[in-house]
Amino acid sequence: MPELPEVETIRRDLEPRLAGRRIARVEIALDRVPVLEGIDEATFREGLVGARIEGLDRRGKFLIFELDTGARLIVHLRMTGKLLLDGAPLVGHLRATFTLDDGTTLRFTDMRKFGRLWLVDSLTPLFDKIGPEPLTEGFALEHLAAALLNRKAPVKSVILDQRRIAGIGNIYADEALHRAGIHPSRPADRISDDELAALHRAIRATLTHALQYIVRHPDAHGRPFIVDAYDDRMRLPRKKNAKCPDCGTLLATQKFGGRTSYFCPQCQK
DNA sequence: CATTGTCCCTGGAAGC
DNA sequence: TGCTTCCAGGGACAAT
Repeated sequence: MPELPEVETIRRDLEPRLAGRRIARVEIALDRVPVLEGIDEATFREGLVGARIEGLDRRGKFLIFELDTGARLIVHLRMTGKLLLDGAPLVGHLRATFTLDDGTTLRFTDMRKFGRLWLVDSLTPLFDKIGPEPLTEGFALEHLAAALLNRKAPVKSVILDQRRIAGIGNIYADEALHRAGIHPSRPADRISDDELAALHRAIRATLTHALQYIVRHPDAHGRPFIVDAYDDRMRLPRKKNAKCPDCGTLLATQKFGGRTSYFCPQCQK
């Protein structure tokens, strides 16, 4: 579920609650499906207990906990993973619980169990193949051009590819292509200079707009604990008989690599 | 290397 | 109503 804007929102919400705290206790729920990637439970726990969280970062859809030991706890929520603070209602299957030195609990839950946790000394193996961050100042038109260069695949598939651009998922890919007026099936190497500029603007505008309108559900203390997409602010309602907000044409759907695209056959060429 | 298909999981919605 | 099938906002991996 979560794409760049959701993960970034979670990062911003959690950082002030977690930074400066030490990890006192780590529990991994017993389950047939492993939640830890590339590390056994004992080593994971030993590496975390006693470590102080210095801050939270994000790379693409990965959330990064910076620790004073130099190691980093990495979280990927994949489709249904959630990070719940304290008394937030438990949603989905409990996968891991982190207790901090001030009593704060952070629970990682995940209905579909696709989400994973890492504890790493180096970010390189996880991140060296991930493309540029589309919301940084440095993400210029030329970076998008390079990502699309010589690619015959549908532009939708290319902007979803984390090795080309970081953080864009199925929803925001559709939203950005609609905003840019580009059909998702268009081969990436057949996009004009003007369209390229429009897509560059559209990607940044889409993600920025999402950051502004993401829904936070308050917990019992009025603090945010869950982040959802901003359904009512979407350009493309992802349901049957939905219409284009610009021209009223019935939206069309098409699958790319097993993922459904919604688009306007009138506005997107 | 680029591209496409399959699979991992679960539960809610839609179809019959 | 009850049972079945489909589908979901991610990504690793295998096959071509």
